[in-house]
Amino acid sequence: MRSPEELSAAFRSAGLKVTPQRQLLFRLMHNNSVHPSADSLYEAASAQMPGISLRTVYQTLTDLTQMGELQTIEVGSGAMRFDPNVSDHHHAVCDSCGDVQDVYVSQAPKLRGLDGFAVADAHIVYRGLCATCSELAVRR
Amino acid sequence: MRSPEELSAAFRSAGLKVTPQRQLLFRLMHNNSVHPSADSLYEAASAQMPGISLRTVYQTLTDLTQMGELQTIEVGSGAMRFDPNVSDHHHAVCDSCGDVQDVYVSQAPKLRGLDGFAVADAHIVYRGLCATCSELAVRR
DNA sequence: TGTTAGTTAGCAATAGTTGCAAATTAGCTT
DNA sequence: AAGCTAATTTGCAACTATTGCTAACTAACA
Repeated sequence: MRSPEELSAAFRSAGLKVTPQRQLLFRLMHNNSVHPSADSLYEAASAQMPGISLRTVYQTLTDLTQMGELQTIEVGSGAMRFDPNVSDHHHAVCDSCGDVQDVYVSQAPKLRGLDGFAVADAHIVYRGLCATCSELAVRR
Repeated sequence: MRSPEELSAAFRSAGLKVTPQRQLLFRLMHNNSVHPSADSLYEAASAQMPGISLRTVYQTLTDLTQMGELQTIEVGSGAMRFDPNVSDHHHAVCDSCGDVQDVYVSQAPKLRGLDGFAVADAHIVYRGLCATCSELAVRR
């Protein structure tokens, strides 16, 4: 996802308004690597702008996603997660703390079993224990 | 997932009852390759047993999953999908018709970017067009 | 046939998300 | 500097998927 400044310019030149709510969300998502849900982003936003609505957070996340500035991922936590890293990558989800981190895969795996299926995209979700949680497990 | 007969025996020897509802669901899920949602399975079940409740369908699917007879997958359709194929495999989802098919991957892809993350499991979701839908796209 | 622990059905409740309409406002115009 | 207007925000209702609760029911055993 681009910087708040670049996004503001992009919004304006698309005839969209740059509201304080949007600016805040641009800032909160920029370089955000925690893969927040709409709700957790809403909490972070509320801390800085009491009264901002959850509806606006959803709306802005949807807009940014449609503009290709965000990627959405489902990690089985119930809620959709948003990722400002739109490069080609995958995710590792900790089964203990729920933490999600970006993962890069050296080569796309070969396939068997799909005759004629035209693959447009592949997304891998790794599950296991993150470094911190597996440390804790060992010390027990 | 094992055959309805084997499951009936397994349920009984675990002190669980083999009800007509469960038997029907065993039959409907056995060798089922469409990856149904709870709701679509409920519709199929209702056709053969009017009055069966959605709650029972959910309950039985949860039970079978906990017993390791079913695998659950999320393909972004909103609802959880259930898969009686519990072997190590992945899924291909058609972006046009929503069809889900099983896919086998020759070797697990190499990773970069996770220091100390202990991978327990990896699941790949391929997206694109299934054979039927890409045929239709070509003819247009 | 009776007993009882396990099961079902129905409905309420929950979480996540979206639809809608009224009130508000960014950004242009004058 | 004030007005205009289309875009935006908000609040709430509605909706989908799923789970919690419990009274009524029943499979399986004695």
